[in-house]
Amino acid sequence: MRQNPARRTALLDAAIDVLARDGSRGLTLRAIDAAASVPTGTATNYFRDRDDLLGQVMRRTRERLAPDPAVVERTMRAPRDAKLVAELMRQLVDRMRADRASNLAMLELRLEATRRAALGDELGGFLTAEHTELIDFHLGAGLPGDRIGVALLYFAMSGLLLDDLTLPAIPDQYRTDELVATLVARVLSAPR
Amino acid sequence: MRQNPARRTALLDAAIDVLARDGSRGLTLRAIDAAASVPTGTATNYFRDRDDLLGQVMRRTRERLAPDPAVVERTMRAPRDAKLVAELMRQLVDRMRADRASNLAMLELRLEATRRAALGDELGGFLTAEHTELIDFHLGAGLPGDRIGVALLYFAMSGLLLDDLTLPAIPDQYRTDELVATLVARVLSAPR
DNA sequence: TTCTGACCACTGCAAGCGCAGTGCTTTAGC
DNA sequence: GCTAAAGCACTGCGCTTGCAGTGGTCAGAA
Repeated sequence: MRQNPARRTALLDAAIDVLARDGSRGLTLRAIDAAASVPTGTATNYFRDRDDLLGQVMRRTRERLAPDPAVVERTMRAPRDAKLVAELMRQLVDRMRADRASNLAMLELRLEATRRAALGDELGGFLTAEHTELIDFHLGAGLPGDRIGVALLYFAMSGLLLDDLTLPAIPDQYRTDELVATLVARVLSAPR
Repeated sequence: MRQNPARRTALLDAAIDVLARDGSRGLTLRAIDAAASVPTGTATNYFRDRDDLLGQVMRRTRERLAPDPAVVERTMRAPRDAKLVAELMRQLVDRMRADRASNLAMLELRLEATRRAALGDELGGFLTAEHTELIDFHLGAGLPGDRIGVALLYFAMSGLLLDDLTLPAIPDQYRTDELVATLVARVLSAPR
C-alpha cells in the first residue's frame, strides 16, 4: 500500500470526477488511473479493494464539501435573525453548486451504502454526527427556531439540493433566494 | 421485439428489484433474466438497448408509485385543513416505504439521468409535470397554503424521503407524524 | 400450416484485476 | 559525501469474468 498523500488525494479527486461523470457503474481502478492521468495500475497500489476505495472517497467528499471556517466566522458576526439563517442556507447552496461533482458522488455513495453494510455504517455515522452538529450549532449560536424546525430546514434543503443536482428543471421554476427566505421564515417560526 | 405485456411487466419489476438490490452497476440483461426467473436471453428480446430499458423502467416505477385514486377520493372527503394535508403526506410516506425498491430505483434513474440526455429529458418531463399537477391539485382543491408553500412542502418531503431511504438513522431520530404535522403547519402558514 | 413467442446454446468480445518485474528516487547510516 | 536499502512509479501480461447478440428449435394458438 503506497503512502504518497498528494498522489492519494489526486486519485481520490479523480475518483469523485469519475463517479460524477459515469456513476458507480463506471468507477473502476483503471478509470481512476485514466482520470488522474497516472499510469495504469497506480490506483491498484493505493486501494485495497472497492470497499476501501469507497470509504476513502466518502471521507474526501466530506472534506471538499465542508464550509470554510473563516467564512463561517465572518458570516456569524451578524445579528441572530432569520436573515442570517437564510444567508447561511444560501451559502450552502452556493457551496454545493460549486462542487457538483462531490455532491453527485455523495449521492452515489448514499445508494451504494444501502447495499454495503460497512460503508453504510461509516456514512451513517458521519452524516448523523453532522446533522446533530448542525442542530447544536444552530441552537447554540442563538439562531431563531426550535429543534424540530432546524431538522425540517435540513430536510427541505436536502430535497432542494437533490432536485437542483438531478432535475434542475423543477427548482429552476423558482427563485432560489425567495425559496430559501420563505422556507426559513416559515419553518423556523414559533409554533402557535 | 416481443410484445407479451405480462412478461414485459414481470421483467420490468425484476429490473426494479435488481436496481434496488445491486444498483445501476448490477443492472444487466442477464441479471434481469435471473431475477425474473426466465431463461437467459429473454430480456434481450424485450429491450432494444440500455436506454430503452431505463426508459421503460422509469415509466414502470411511476406506475407503481402512483397513489390509488380510490384512496385519494376517500381521503379528500374531509374538510380542507392542515390536518388533511398532513394526512396526505403521511400516506405519501407510507406509499414510499411500502415500495422501497421502486424508490431506490427512481434514485438510481435520477442519477443515470444526469448523464443520459434522453433519459434526463423524459424523467424531467414526467417529474415537472407531476410537480405542477401536485401544486394545481393542492390549490385547486382549496387546501391551505400558497404556491411557494406547496413547493417547499414538496422539497421537504423529498429530502425526508431521501434520508428515509438511504440513511434512516437520521429521520429515525424523529417521529414521522410529528415531523410531517409540524412541517405542514408551518410551511403552509400564511405569510406575515 | 403459419405465426408468435419461449427457450436455449454458442460465439465473440471487452474489460478489469492482480501480480510480478524493473528502474528510479529518496532516505538513512556511517 | 558515499553507499546501501527501502519505497515508490511505472509497465506489461495472463487470467478470469461476464456480457451481448445471434440463430435455431420447439410449442401453442389462429
